[in-house]
Amino acid sequence: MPELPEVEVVRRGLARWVARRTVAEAEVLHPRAVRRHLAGGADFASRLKGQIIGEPSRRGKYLWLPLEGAHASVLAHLGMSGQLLVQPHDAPDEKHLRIRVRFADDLATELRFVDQRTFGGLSLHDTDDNGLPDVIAHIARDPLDPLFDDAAFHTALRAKRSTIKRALLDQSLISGVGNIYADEALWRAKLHYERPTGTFTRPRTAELLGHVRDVMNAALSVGGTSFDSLYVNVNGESGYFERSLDAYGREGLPCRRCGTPMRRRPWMNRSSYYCPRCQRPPRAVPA
DNA sequence: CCTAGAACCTGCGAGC
DNA sequence: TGCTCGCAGGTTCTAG
Repeated sequence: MPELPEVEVVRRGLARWVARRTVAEAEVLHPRAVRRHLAGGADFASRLKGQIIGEPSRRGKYLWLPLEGAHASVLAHLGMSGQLLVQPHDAPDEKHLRIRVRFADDLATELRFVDQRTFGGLSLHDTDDNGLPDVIAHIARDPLDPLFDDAAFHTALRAKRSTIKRALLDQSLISGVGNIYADEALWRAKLHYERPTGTFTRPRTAELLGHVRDVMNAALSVGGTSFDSLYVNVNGESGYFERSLDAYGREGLPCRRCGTPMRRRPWMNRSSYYCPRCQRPPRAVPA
């Protein structure tokens, strides 16, 4: 469940079902799922054994489980298709089960990392004084973080020689935004995805950030966006924000604001959805 | 240094 | 029915 609201839904589930439990055993079933753990799957499993899980944290699309008293954390990224599920011991293994974590208690549930496309994974890393895993130091704060610096974002945005959607997806500028919420926020702000970042005024940036936050909070309040069973919370349940999407996936459907048929354009090996009337392309950029 | 584009994977649905 | 193609919510590497 790739973008910020979906990852936050997972974080909350882990806080409820996994925090404060002691790891009995970890089992790595696919090496690609721990490829960011450079010491390998056996090292990952042995270092996790016996550790007590702390309160889960998140920045953007990354989430991590601190190991109590260890200055280290289990870092998780779901990639395109990763799931963290809390399942009963006796539930049959999922087809794409990659990592299993058993606990030393009698709750009869285990944590499973399931990932069809294996772009995601788990890894163990040292944490800095703020509890942040060292390998994500380059990831910017996300727009729901109280310490996100709007003014600094505006300055960095203006300094870019790029276009607005690329900038929104740049996790070192602002984290947590992916293809869905970028299109949704741009639609709300009536901005074309190829508007040059250099054209943004301070009020324009503020307005866009407001829409990014609004759409993420709205998605969060209904459990995130799920088109299918790939995007679920730790209990395997889907969110309901799909029905509230105004842009993403609406090619040919009337714009909810002006009725003009929405368009889809190939963009960066994926798609951008927009209203050709509400979101006018910048000059010299073909519609 | 920066930016744009391709690569990394598996599975699904559409079209032939 | 079965094949091929295009597409999928992300990150990272390479080429320019």
